[in-house]
Formats: sequence, structure tokens, C-alpha cells
Amino acid sequence: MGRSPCCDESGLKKGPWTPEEDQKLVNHIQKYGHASWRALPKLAGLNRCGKSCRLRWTNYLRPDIKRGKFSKEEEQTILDLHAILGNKWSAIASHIPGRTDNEIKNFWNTHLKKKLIQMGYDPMTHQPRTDDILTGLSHLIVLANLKELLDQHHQSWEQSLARLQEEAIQLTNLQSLQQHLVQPQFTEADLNTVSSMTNSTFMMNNDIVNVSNDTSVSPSNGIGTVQLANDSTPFSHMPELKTPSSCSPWLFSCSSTTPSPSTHVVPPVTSEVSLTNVDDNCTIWPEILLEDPFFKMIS
DNA sequence: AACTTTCTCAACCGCATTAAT
DNA sequence: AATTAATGCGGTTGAGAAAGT
Repeated sequence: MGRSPCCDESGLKKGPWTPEEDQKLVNHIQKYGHASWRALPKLAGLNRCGKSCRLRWTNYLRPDIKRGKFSKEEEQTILDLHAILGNKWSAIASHIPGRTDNEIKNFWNTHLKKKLIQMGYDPMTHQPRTDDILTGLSHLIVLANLKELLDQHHQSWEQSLARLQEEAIQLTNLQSLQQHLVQPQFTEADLNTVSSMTNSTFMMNNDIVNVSNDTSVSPSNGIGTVQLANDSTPFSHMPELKTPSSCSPWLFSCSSTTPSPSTHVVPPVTSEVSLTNVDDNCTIWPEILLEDPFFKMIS
């Protein structure tokens, strides 16, 4: 497709609009409408490109625009819609009267995204962030072992390292178990196998399944490959919003008796992280531990 | 009070899609 | 059917404001 960018034309003004320019644009649109944005600037006496005029009108000057802070209801609606539509700002804006896609996008990027992250949710998938849980686990393990090192200084460094490695192996197994829990074909035998490997006791409940349902695992040839889900449109197969606001991400994590809608969806995968295999003598440490600054300090 | 850092949001850029020829 | 023009959309930027030191 060949198309000359309208804003490349030299001499056209860019940057913030002045009140005079705003007035010219509003006056022209009120009189003649905006049949052709391309032709509008000349007709309205503006030294701007049509694209800039359209943006100024749709994002700022349109009379039906609601300005000011977002209400709690609007905030919740955006969260709900984003969980279903992803970054389809225009589609989200069409469900919130008076708000523009640009405004919603800005509000999402500056407020809601941070809020979700702070609450431990992945802002793209609206699922709990398992990497945070595992990072926390690794910190606990490292701290516990360091304390042990200090308390029992008579033990040799090599012995302590061996125990740390043992803990790391268990952490890896924990990760494997979490991935297994996502698989629909997951069996009790699998659970028993992993559980015996880690010498740990696990509670099999819906909460764990919900926590881990944004990842999938495909172990093969001694190396387990965890594929992290970060697709931006987890429900993109749904053409329009048809669910009530009860599908908010906050609610996803609250109910352990009724499975959340998202548990039926395995989003596409785009990135990979290799894990050490539990049967491979575990000479390689999990990256999560190796990259830990605390671990680097003591190593 | 002065300076630095962080936050906010209007506006821009470039690609995708749609419409017209 | 192919090409061109117009529009729509989402990601990103940067200037000004606010907050922190």
C-alpha cells in the first residue's frame, strides 16, 4: 500500500493547540461538519494536518466529552472490559460514554496498570503473577539458608552449598508442580510423583489452579520448558462484551468454589524460560536463584 | 528556596484497515 | 484486481505540573 503521511508536509504546525486554533476548528465543524479531515484544515483556516485536527476534535473539543477524574464505576468497567478485550482502547471507550480511547489508555497506563501490579496481578492477563510468588519463595529460601550458615558456622561451606542446592531443586520441583496443575490431563499420579520428589505436602484446591493457570509446560527430553503467557488479548475471540461486571480480576482470585471464566482459557504463548530438570542431577541452579543479588552477595 | 525526580496527559508517529478509483 | 487516499487505532513521547529531597 502506498500512502503519503499527511503530517510530513512541511510548514504545518505541530504541538499544543492554541485557544484560537481550537475556536477555528470548533466553529468550522459546527458549521460544516467534518466530512473530510484532509480538506478541513484549509477550509477552516488552520495550518495543521487533517490528522492533527481529527485528534484534537475527538480527544478534546468534542462537546460530549466528559472531563475530570474517573469514577469508581468507570474504573471497574475499564478493568472488566480490559480483562475481556485487552488493549482495545477504542472498543473499551465505546462502552464508556464521554470518555475517549486516548483518555482511557492514559488512565490505564498511569493508574490501573500499577494498581494491578501492586496487587500481584499481571496487568495483561489479569491473572495472579506466579513469578512474584516464586521470587518471594526464592528469597525466603536464600534468607533461611544464610541464617543457617551464620548459626552453624562450624559446618563447611561445601556442605551448606549442597543444602542450598537441595532447596533450589525443591523450588524447581515446586515450579514444575505448578505447571502440571494447569494441564487438563493432570492426574493424581503426577501429583504424587512431584510431591514425593520434593518431600513436600501440597493442598490441591482451586486457588492453586487459579494461581497457575497463565502458564503451560511442555516437558521433553529432560528439559522442562515453561512458556509464559503474555498475550495482550486473552479474550480476543470474544467479539463483544457480553458478560456482567462480575468478571473483574479481583473476583477471579476470591472464589475457590466456582471456577473463574479465565480458567478455561490458555492464552497463546510467546516467550520461553528453560528449567532445570529434576532428574538431571541438578547441577544447574535455577536462574531465579542465580540472579538473586542476595545470592550473588553470599556466593 | 532550589534542584531533582516522578507523574500526567495531550499530541505525535507509524502501521493497519477501509474506501474510492 | 491493483493502486492510492483517507481514516482509525495503539504505542510512544515529551513538556509541564506536582511531589520529594
